[in-house]
Amino acid sequence: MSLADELNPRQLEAVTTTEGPLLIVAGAGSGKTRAITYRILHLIRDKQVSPENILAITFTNKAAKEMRERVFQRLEMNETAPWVSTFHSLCLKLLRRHISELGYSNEFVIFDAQDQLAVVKKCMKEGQVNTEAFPPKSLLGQISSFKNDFKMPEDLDPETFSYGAPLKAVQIYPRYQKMLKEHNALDFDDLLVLTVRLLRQSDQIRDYYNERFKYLLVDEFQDTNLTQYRLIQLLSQRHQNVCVVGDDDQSIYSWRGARIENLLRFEREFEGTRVIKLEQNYRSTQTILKVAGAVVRENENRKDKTLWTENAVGERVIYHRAEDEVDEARVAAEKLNQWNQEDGISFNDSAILYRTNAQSRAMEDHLRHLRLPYRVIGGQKFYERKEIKDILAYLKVILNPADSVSLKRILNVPVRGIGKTSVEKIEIWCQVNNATLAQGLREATQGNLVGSGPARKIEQFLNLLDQLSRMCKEGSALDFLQETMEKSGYIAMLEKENSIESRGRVENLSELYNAVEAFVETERRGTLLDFLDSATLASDQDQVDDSRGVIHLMTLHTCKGLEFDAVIILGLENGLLPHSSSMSDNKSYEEERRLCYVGLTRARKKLMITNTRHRRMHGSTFHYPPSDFLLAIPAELLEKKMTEPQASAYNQYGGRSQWQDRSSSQPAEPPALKSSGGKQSSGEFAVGSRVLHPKFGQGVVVMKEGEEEDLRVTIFFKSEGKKKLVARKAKLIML
DNA sequence: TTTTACTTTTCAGGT
DNA sequence: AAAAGTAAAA
Repeated sequence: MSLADELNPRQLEAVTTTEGPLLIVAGAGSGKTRAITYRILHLIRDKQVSPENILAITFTNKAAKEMRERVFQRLEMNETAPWVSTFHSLCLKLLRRHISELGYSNEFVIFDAQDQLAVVKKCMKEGQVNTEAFPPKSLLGQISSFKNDFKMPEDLDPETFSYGAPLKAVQIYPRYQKMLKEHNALDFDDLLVLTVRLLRQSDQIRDYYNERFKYLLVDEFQDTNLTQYRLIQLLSQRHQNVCVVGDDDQSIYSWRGARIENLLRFEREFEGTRVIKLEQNYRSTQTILKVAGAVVRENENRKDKTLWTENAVGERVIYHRAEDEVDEARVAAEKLNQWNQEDGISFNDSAILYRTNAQSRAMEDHLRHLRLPYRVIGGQKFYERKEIKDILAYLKVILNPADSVSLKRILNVPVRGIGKTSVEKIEIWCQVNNATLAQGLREATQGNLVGSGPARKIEQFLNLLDQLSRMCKEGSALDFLQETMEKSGYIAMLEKENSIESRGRVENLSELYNAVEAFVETERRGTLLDFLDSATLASDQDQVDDSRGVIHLMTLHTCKGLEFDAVIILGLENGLLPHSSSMSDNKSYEEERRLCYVGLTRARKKLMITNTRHRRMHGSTFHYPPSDFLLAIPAELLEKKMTEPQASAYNQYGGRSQWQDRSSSQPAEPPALKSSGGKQSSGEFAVGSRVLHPKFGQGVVVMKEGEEEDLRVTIFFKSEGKKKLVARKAKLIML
């Protein structure tokens, strides 16, 4: 077999251009993974590069695992597979080895979003920042974006920030960072930031890894942030053998700091970069490709490129306008069932995609009702569930006593008589004496920091921790986990409660036990700390792996990099896709379009898109109009269907007229409302429309809820940000 | 002082 | 609809 037989000329070029910086612009379904795999194999087999000298960075653990397996399959028996990893797990590996250089201890823990929020709140309290005026979440977001841009606390001058949340964030940031370090904890962003700092600081370590990873490969490059870019620069400093793969049309993570500009920047800053474009699509039908292309072409800021395919024309894309979310779910499930029975599309090759996690609910209800097999990917994460976090907090505290956040979490869970007042007293003592919470607890058992009652309870609790700590050192990870769940009284607490919910929690805990068991089996030298690491870095997509024969339900973000025979995208409505919060800003509006594009291009053969006339969300009814993205799709590519409005028979023609109206660029009103006789509640203050407020000035309606008298609109004002107003009361003028 | 019951808030996307 | 926060009861 020769490479030329298996690859097209462009792909071949991408595979054989091994030396120097290379940028591969790879459109959706253009055989990117294939090219990368062959590139690695080519390096090993034809260029005699040792697998150890190759590092490939992918976006998710799942992608990394697949890549590793694909390469491994084709290697000789005695060869080891190269390092394939995500940014975060790569950094974690390096830091576990070298972090002492930065003054952390090697047993550091990783704080997830919840833990981070607890730290921010504490910082705000200490720094006397009003949590009412400045939501901790938004400050945390600010801090995160500083880190994504590789801005250290000392790089930021509060003088240059004049007002509001950014200023407060600058003020809190140093305190936040200090507190994390005191807890011997890193947040997600720190994994990247500290690795860059490590490589900058130590010539020796940097040289070592430059020598070690002579060939670098980075996938999904359009979704890297500045810190990740710096990391790549540092790792490739010496040899410059970097191959990055990306597609500007699929950039969907700018909200967490990703920069499309890294693509342009790479070309500029890495000298002599070669650019190769992969534009032939091997995945989808011509029709699907045309529809997707039509949607994304509307974006103003994009490099022009056109995907083409030799695949069949295929069927038209079905667009179904449903009554509500229940009806939408019915339509989607029926279609998948039909495709399954008439066209032999397996459920496992079918996916239902949506913009927000909340949308899965109606879909799940209906699939369960029909007894169709399904699996929700992502959403509420397993390791973020209360009971799991609680037990893991016990483990974390034993491994890293400096972790006061986890300690505080379990202090009185299950309830053991150590209440709010006692904790507050101890925390004040800790702050004064600059001690950890664990030290504070020891103090409380000695002195008269708290009453004698709580002091005794605290002593018992500390004894429990000591006992568990001993077990951790002596016994196996599995026994230790088991003991923790029992000795802490956690299981007993749940069993005593004996509700449907608590029984579910017990089940989840036994699932945790299974997970640790499986981990210990597969990872030969896996410690409990390694397990915690993999648990915190697990990505949503990892769940796709072990599901067989089920319909996949997930968000449009999660579906990136996957493909299915049949795809249904729900909720193409202004307010949902594009999402309401993106409507006032052109950049994020374009990102919504790309998000839609990513979803559309997941489909190989069958594609359906749907929306509803109204849907219930967060406890109220929304009347979102059809998505503007639909307007870009040429009518002849669509097979239009709709659920007849059930109000009464004579309505159906009112409904049908929307197709004749479509050319008039304004999306049609939901027909059901036209015949209701009442006032058209969605006519005014339509999502996306501009209004004028006497005080706040011009704004854009981003969301509306309630009806008639109660109609409340959320409006985005340039000066004030988002405001929620009662439409009747606020003196709003439509523009 | 701690626990339970009630009220209020939030509601995009994820490593 | 669900989690987080607050006031009243034990």
